Amino acid sequence: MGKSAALRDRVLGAILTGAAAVMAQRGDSATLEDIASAAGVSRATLYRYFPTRQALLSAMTLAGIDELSARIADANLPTVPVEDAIARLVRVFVTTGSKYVALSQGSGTRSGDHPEADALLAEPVRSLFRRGITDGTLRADLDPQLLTDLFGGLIKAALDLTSSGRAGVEEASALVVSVFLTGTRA
Amino acid sequence: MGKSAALRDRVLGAILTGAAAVMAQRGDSATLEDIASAAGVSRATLYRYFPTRQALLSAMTLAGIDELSARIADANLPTVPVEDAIARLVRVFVTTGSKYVALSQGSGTRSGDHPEADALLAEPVRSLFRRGITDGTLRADLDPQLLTDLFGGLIKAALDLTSSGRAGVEEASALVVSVFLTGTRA
Amino acid sequence: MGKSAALRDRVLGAILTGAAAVMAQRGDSATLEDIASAAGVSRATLYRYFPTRQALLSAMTLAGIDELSARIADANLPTVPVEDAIARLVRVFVTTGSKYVALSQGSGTRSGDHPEADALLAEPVRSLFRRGITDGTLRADLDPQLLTDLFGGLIKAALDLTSSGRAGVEEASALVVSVFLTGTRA
Amino acid sequence: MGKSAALRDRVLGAILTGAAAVMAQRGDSATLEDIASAAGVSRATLYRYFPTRQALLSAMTLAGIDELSARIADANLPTVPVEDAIARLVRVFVTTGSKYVALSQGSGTRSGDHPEADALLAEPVRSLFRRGITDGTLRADLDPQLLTDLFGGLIKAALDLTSSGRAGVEEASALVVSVFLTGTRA
DNA sequence: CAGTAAGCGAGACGGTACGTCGGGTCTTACC
DNA sequence: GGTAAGACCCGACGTACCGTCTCGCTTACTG
Repeated sequence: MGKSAALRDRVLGAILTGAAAVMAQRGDSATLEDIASAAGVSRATLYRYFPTRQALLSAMTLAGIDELSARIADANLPTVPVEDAIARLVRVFVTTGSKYVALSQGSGTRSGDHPEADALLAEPVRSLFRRGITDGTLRADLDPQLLTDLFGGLIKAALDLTSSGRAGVEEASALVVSVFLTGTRA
Repeated sequence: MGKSAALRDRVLGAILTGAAAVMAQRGDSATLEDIASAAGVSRATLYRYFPTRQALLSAMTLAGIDELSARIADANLPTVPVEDAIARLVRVFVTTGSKYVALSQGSGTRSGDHPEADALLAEPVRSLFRRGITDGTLRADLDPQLLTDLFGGLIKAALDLTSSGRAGVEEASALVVSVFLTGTRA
Repeated sequence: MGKSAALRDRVLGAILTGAAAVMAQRGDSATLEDIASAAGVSRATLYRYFPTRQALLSAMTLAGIDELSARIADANLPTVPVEDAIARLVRVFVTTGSKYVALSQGSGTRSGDHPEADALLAEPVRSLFRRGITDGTLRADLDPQLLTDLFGGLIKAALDLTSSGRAGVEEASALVVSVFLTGTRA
Repeated sequence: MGKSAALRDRVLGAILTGAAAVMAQRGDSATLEDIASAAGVSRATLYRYFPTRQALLSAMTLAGIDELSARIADANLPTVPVEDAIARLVRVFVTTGSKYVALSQGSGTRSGDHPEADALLAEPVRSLFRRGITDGTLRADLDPQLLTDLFGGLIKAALDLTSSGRAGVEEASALVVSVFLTGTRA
């Protein structure tokens, strides 16, 4: 069964990769046939892996969430000062997120679809902000949750900047870090 | 022909209003049949006003842009100090924008679709930021254009907050104003 | 609404006619797409008239039954001597039935599908046989119902003969009439 | 290899038997999966024996033809008077044929599919009829070939009668024999 | 005031994508 | 070796929506 599982994983990876590529280019109007052929499989096989177009989109989003979550874990945020941690965080999001721009702005992002997104992505950010407030690095008059939402807006803006070419990853990241930190520093 | 034109305008308004309502609730999955009946007209009439679903969406966006633009003009931004002007601007966007949340996040927002949006919405903001930099109110190390993009991200985040009920209009506005102003003040 | 109904009838007729033609040629393997294009309509329209392939086949059968029934009524069987009536009947079946060979042998003829077939097609035959037995034209030792079934077998055989070209309509009819009459005459 | 061949034959028999059973019950809509599991084998094995659904159906028909042919040979038709031979023939067909009703009426009976059917089944009948005509038992004005076709129609009708329960094997056979003989006797 | 033209509702139609299912081909593991 | 398990491709079926069209009707403008 090892071979079987390996094949399954390989095909699944191809599907997710191809789907991401096609969605990034054609947006929501991409046909399942397009996605299937981009992944090198047939439409029927697509349905064997995902019962629904929405399920496929959801899986793509989930994959993105997982990757982002992994990169965040790699960043060892709790071990560095809050300001540096925020800077790292911004870079992680802007760098990794560019592969998933379509998702962040896409129609798949219906509220409540991915409860794990909060635990995996928002919680580290919130937690970091809480630490910053506690240790006096950040302003105490702002709710960590709302701050996280605002932070998300800035990240999306930075992704727009980079994906549209109006700014490079480094420039966009620095901009966000500078404005956000200055705006929220105690 | 006066009556005729009046009828046309009335029907058109009903369509745009109904479409906005239905899109806000059901998102992109709303059927043209849904939109038509919400507007109190038949599907055929819809097509008499807009040749395409995309055209209708586009018109909705355009109406939103016009309304926002009008409110911005009402705010007389050039006549008040930069900080007050920014506060007014945020309130205008958050208040008026809630009717068009679907559009700001929706799939209709394909890049390059609405060139007038830049002139009508972004330019006043950019111009305000330029004035702030010139008169020493805002930091001089930030490009007005990029600042405008960042500002947009914060506005969208605030709209998310209000539309999801996590914060009221006033709270969200105040939050954005506080963080943005602190973050960009000279 | 007169126009509408007329159009509907015209399209429906085209569908049934085209379907009969295609089924006669390609048999059960005919695609709905084939049938649709043969009828000069789209596949979607087919589904607007018949919810299911089986429903279309059923309607074809019903149309055949109705036509046959009408021809039988035209033959005024009760007004002619039994022997002549049987001859007419055979000619009606063999002549008209050739348009519906596919149905008589086809997979659509699942038992119990068309209860009206008995009343419209078998009953006249049975009734004719009853009259023949009563007036002494036909043997009295045979059950009219079973005789009808046997008669049906002969008719199908004659249809096979004509459709395969092994015999003409006239020859096949005469053969059936001769054998059946001789075999059942008192 | 003796063992192997024995296994092959056993599996093949199971397939044909199971297929016959399932086809008799579900008709043409039976799935290959159904047939395979009814035969106690996997779908893949089915394909190892028959490259195509049609091939399987064809093999079933052929098996029926062979069995019928054997029973006809057992009947020693040439050794008995024509009338008795016809009676035996009818009984053979009606008795044995009940196992293959599905085939005789099924969609697998496409013209020209089984050339051996003519030699194995129709020829003995034709030959018998020729003898009858020659020795003055049967009418001389009927073509043996056409007579055979008609005979086939009567046999199918009898099979319908027995399979539907409207008549027993004996009753149906007697009916066919009586009508056919009376109808064709010199 | 009567005739007419423009706009609307109703709804059929073609087209296309989606999700389902069965047929036919292949590989891998088991015995 | 042959079999079971099962993935895969292909193509048909049935459903739903979009965009186009034609018809009848109402209504408001016109001679």
